[in-house]
Amino acid sequence: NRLSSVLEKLPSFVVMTEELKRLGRDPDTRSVSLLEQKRKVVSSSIDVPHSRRSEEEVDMDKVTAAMVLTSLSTSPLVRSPPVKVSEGLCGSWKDNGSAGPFTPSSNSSSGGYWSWSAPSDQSNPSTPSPPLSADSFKPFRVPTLGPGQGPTGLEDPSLEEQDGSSLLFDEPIPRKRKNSMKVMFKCLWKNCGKVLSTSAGIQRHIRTIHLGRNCDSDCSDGEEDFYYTEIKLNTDSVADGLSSLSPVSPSVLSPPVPPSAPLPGAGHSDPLRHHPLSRSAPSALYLIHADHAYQATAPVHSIYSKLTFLCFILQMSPSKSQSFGEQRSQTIAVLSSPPRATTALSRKVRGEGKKCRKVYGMENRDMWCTACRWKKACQRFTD
DNA sequence: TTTGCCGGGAA
DNA sequence: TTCCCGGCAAA
Repeated sequence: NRLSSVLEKLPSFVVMTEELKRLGRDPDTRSVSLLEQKRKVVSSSIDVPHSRRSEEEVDMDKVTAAMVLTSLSTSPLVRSPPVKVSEGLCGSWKDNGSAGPFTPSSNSSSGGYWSWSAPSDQSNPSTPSPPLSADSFKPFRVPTLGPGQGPTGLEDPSLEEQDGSSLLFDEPIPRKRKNSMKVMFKCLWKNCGKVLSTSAGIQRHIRTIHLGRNCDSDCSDGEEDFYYTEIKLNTDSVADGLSSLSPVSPSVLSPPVPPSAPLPGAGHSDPLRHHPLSRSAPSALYLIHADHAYQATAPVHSIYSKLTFLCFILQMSPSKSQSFGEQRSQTIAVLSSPPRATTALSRKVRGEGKKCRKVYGMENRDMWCTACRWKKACQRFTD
């Protein structure tokens, strides 16, 4: 029986647990249940099968044992019978194994980010710094954080599937996000600002210090939730990045402000009087730029796609017939002296507005006006 | 390098 | 007349 053979190997995991603790890779000495510690060890052993002598079969058995152990635990997310779960997971891990743990591009490297022996390893070039290993994702295990987050480790594929947001990204991004995100919890009580690394801790802090309750968390009515906030450091999430636009301080990040533009938030009386777009749009873009600069490790293509979309909205919404460039040029023409006909005798001055080619792109050439298709003066977007 | 489009030519 | 494109100039 496979299950029984797997269960026989469980003692070795306990030994590994102790070994791991001796190595001091997990500085967290809080009261973590033995079950959870086992899960950490499980994920660690999964992550670095290649760092040890690569006897694939033995590792597979370990992995299987790990999965069985996980599925036998009280995880509410696992609804299937344990044996079936172990088989399915084993299959996926076998696939990873056949792909070769030495291949850096292997999609099995998700575990590598939790590897406790990663720094001395020869392999993964994208392996993160070790201090984030076990402690960094601990807040995600706190049940109060989210309805879909169970106590099971993040490497559990069933959990990955429940996280709908992760499906929006390419495969490597969630891995990076898991690794590079550090979540802290800040007390919002007036004149407090205490920062703790766990939501339970901050809740206890609020409950005891500010709310004056001495009872345990089980008698809490959840009021503490209103008095603390989550602080994500070095997050990779695009949604987080966009949602955190407002807290970014432009003065701190010193965005590239053009000389004619007012400083964002400088309190100019009526900056939108003459040309709203030329004022409002850049300041919005500064925020985006600053935020992007702040998140130096963010998935650039994702942010840029959002940025592009945002820019498109900003430029197009006020006027369907005039582009931002046209409005700006007209404003400049009004405010400054009329241009002399220096180029009037030569070629017709090229219009600043976007034409069909620019608007629709080469791939949508059939949407161009006839003149543009014939490389003549555009008839749709006339200047 | 990209874009707008004039000038010219083919069908 | 319709359609296409070489090539120039501006951005």
